[in-house]
Amino acid sequence: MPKVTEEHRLARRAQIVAAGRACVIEQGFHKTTMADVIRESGLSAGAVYGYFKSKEEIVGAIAEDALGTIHQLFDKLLATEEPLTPLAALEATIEHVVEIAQAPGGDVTRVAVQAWAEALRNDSIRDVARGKYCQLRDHFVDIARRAQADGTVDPDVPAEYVAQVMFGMVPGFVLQRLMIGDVSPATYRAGLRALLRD
Amino acid sequence: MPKVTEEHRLARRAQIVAAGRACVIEQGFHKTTMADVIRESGLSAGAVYGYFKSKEEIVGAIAEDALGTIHQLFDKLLATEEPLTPLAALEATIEHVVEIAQAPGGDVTRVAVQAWAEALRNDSIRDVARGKYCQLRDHFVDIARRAQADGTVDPDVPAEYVAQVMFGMVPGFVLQRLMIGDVSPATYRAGLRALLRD
Amino acid sequence: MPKVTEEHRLARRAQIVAAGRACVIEQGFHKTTMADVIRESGLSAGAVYGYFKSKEEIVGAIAEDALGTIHQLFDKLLATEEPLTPLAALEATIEHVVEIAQAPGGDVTRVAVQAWAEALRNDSIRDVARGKYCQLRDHFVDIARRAQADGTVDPDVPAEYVAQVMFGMVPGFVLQRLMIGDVSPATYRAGLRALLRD
Amino acid sequence: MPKVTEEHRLARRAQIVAAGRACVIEQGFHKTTMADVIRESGLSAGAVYGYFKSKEEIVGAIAEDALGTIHQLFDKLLATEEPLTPLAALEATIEHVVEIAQAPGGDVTRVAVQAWAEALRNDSIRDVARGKYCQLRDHFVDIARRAQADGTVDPDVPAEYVAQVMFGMVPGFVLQRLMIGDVSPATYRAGLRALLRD
DNA sequence: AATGAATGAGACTTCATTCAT
DNA sequence: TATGAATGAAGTCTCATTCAT
Repeated sequence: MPKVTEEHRLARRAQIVAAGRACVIEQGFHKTTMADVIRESGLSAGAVYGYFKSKEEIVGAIAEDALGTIHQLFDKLLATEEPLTPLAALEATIEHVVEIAQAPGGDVTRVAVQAWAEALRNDSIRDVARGKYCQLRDHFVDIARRAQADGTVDPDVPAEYVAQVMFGMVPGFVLQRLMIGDVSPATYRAGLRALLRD
Repeated sequence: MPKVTEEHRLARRAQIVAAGRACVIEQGFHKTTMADVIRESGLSAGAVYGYFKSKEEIVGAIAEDALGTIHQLFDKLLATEEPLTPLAALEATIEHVVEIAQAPGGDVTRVAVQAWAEALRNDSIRDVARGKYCQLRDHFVDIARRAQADGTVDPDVPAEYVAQVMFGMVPGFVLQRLMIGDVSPATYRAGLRALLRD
Repeated sequence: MPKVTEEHRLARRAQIVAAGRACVIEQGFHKTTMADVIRESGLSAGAVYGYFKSKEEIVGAIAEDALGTIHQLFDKLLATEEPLTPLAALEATIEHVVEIAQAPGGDVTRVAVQAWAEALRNDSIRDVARGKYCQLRDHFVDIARRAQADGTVDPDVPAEYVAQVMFGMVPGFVLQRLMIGDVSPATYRAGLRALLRD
Repeated sequence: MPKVTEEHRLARRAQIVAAGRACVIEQGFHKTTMADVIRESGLSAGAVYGYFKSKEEIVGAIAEDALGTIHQLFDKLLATEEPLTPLAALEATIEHVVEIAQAPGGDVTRVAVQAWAEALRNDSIRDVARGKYCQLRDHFVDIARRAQADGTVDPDVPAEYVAQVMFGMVPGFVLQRLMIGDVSPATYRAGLRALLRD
């Protein structure tokens, strides 16, 4: 019964990643010990090492899992009937960030910030982050193009550059939310509407 | 070597911080060992511990030093004759980020990203980051107010919210520059000009 | 090696304490390093720290173990058919001291002397010593009371004071035995018989 | 002027020993660092090392100084017109112990207890302690002899053995006073009078 | 003679990983 | 397959002592 076993295997891995995520949210990647993950997961050391080869692999899985929550956003961006303006897309993105931050299982945006730091010295995490974030930027490129077609945005500027700036607004929201705590989708929406063309 | 001046003391601390910064840029805060810092600083273990009482204190000093490079930006923001528009202020900020990133001593923006992660589990670093970043945001508040007075920005939106969004664009630039590498002041300027009112 | 019994756990702790005792007998508490204890115990550093969470805890266990050898004396004091006189009790005590001092595992009286010094700056060791020694003194109180009933000892003197003096003879024997080396149960018995009433 | 210089030298040494004693009373020999002694003495590191070759030498001087306070007792033991009985000699000794313990400069009996422990692994301290203590015992031998001459004490017992027991009562008083705290010259006198012949 | 910053060996402890059961 | 005790390299920090000034 390979299917059941494979499912079981994935369930166990998810269990370990969830345990690790809880630890990382509290203590970051480096202060989280394997003993922490093992305790939190309810498994034994040997069992955990049966599913992951090393701490680095678990760290990678936690980071990938956290960065992967972006995917859920793509559907929303595409689900609207009328094409999204850059402003609307950013509002949706900010709202999505807060939603996943408040989802059960802990605030994954904290894991994302840890992953940013880790990406600077861990190629595999950097590649994952790069991949996920470029996908999001690509969606913003599409939106920028449509805005250029509509005349809202200067068509002479490469849409990629517009997408860079759009994407570039999200980490700043995450950071202010976690470190300062005085931003919300509402304040950001107001600020965006004041600053951005439409 | 008795009777060492306060100046000498500060120079030694700076020497240690610079050594630590070099290590953190390569390996992050946690993979940087005291042995690394000691070796890089050219001092002995005892000497280093004569200037800082723990690794945590050194980490704090490195983070504070890196986050403190923002201060140099304030002069630039205030040095212009005619009031800065939000767009011009952001362009100046992005340019400043790249300048300090390329300054000798290593790319401090890498340290800043480490500090973001650390701020989530280290109150003293979070307080420093919060303080520095709120100062920058306050400058942006002034700029937003002037733009509202000029009629460029909707005067009914709290200037603080506008400043949040302005400030919020900077981390995203830093992150894309370090993790993806395809952004520059030029691309960002183009994107900003396409997106922002003026 | 999972599923280790509580018995095994206690045996390991005893093994570590025995190793530590051997070191302390040679070098005292402070000159004994964890590396010494680890080497002597035949375990690894990690294993030792699995059973004790710090050197201080091991020191405490060694001290408590050494001071606990008094307990064996109580049975002897109570095992005699006819009530013990103060003189006989002291003779038995002195003899017991020499017996345990010569027991395999090393001279615990050396550990006791270390514990006296440590008790002056370590509350937990002081409490242990106080507890054990007060128990012995309480036995001496009983013996003093019987002697008062017999008419050997002035019944108007609080038995506690008599017990203080009785107990107070033991450390001096231990000290002379270790530091000067010219005392023995025989010389002490002769001295006691010459000085004490009976 | 060698005399003044020598006096100065001795004064400085005494100053360092007094500083060290204060530290040892609080923390014991091993937890007392040279930095502690240096700070407490008000001198510089170099100066302290100008008067003592090593920490071990300072420790030795502190121990010798503390054990030397016994000497003051000898005069008292010899100053009485009528020969002292063993009982009276012990009472005087106990009283002396409390007096020196309460003298300004800190409780030297605490230093003595530290010295006992140190004597077990430091030959030079053991020799000092042995010397001082044997001197006291010798005085007790004289007293025992006189008591034997008076008929108070069995003349067939070697006076040395009687002195061992007499001397042996003192450490126990010191220890109970420091560790338990419920003994005093008064309680001990009562206990001694109840137990000892006269 | 005095100063006190500097030295660096060595102390205590942690923790990712393994492997006998 | 699962367990968790054991491993030991490596990390942080201390402190007796020296020596340039």
